[in-house]
Amino acid sequence: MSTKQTTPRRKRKGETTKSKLTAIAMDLFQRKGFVAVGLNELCSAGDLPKGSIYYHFPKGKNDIAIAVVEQAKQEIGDAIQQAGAAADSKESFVAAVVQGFAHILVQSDFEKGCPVSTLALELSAQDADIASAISQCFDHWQTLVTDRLIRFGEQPDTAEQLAQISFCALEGALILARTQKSLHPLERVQQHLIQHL
Amino acid sequence: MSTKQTTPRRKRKGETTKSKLTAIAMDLFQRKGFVAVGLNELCSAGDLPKGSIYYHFPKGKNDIAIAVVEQAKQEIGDAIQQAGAAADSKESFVAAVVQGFAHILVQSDFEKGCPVSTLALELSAQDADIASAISQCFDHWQTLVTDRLIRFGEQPDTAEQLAQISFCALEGALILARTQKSLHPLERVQQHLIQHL
DNA sequence: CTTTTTATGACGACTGGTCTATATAAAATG
DNA sequence: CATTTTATATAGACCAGTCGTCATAAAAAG
Repeated sequence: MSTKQTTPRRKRKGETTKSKLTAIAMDLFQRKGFVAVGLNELCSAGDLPKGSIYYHFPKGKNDIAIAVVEQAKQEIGDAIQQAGAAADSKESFVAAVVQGFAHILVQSDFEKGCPVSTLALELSAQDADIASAISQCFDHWQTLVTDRLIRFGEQPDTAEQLAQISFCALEGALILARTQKSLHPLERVQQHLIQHL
Repeated sequence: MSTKQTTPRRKRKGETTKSKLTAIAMDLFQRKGFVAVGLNELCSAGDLPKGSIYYHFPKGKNDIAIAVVEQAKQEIGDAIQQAGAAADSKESFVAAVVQGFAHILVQSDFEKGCPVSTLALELSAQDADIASAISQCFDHWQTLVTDRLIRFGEQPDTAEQLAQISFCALEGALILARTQKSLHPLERVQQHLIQHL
């Protein structure tokens, strides 16, 4: 009894505030890092009361990081798949993915890069749950790229290798691009990858 | 008279405590990030009193970051040159550099990676002085690699491109390696670089 | 109206970086 | 050797800000 058949929609508002919170957290973590962003700042940035954080994330700040990682896994995963579906060759596929990140850089005046790498460096060694979430996120992205490369005719094992190299080069380029506020590293990586695909 | 000819050695002890502080800071920043390491932790890790920090670094915590970056620029720069001098080919040169970082990873149980990348992500957008120091550091390393590649017979412009790609791939591989606690990404990058040198 | 779910903001215990005032050691001077 | 002047080092107070908790308010349900 007391089946909740009529209340599958009760979480509507809760979900939106929760996802609003993770969206804001993702933005701020990207710009300033995880530790540097306080809960106060997070709340005031979204006009949310401070107490509500601990309603949506009972386990505290680290839970927010995990939510951000999973959100980023989803969003960027979707972007990769979209780029793959729209591309007509390995080369244009890789170019589209790289350009996606270039867009993030320019749009944020080089304050934002990969939404996960900062969390990775700050928290990988501190919190095993977060480390696991990040690892799965990176794996997911690489798998998506690998699969798409295979569909473009690449050998499975070389496709996996290429995906790994592309990931590493892109992450590194994002760091470099942010410090020198220039798209040059991204362009160079894109060129190299296309050349050696 | 009263010439200070006899006092060029007065700074001896001061220099050692200062460099001790930067060494400890580099270690802790690598593992936990810049913001996560408090000055208290920094002092107690080196058995130094808290107050002494502001004698050696009057401008505060950010000054420590700059000192760390410059120290890393020097140390890793030296390591690159040493690897270049000992190598007998482009391939063995690159392999030696990559293996140097692999050593850092293993030695620290995958808690430490590049001493500068964390600072780059946390502080590039916050402090222009630090951003400049980091940019110069990265440039320095890449220039050293470029020059060595040229000395191994590479064309100047392709040498520069290769150095940039190598840097990006290595930085990315270090992030990935830390999250999955595995040398695999480094090995893959090393293999790829040697293959496409 | 009563009960349960959802949401909130004031509060506390604590740590953060910074600074000023003081102590110690070294050099210079007489 | 004694004294003054400088360089080096230390201790602790300070306030702003941290995260997390909890007693309560609003909304929904019964």
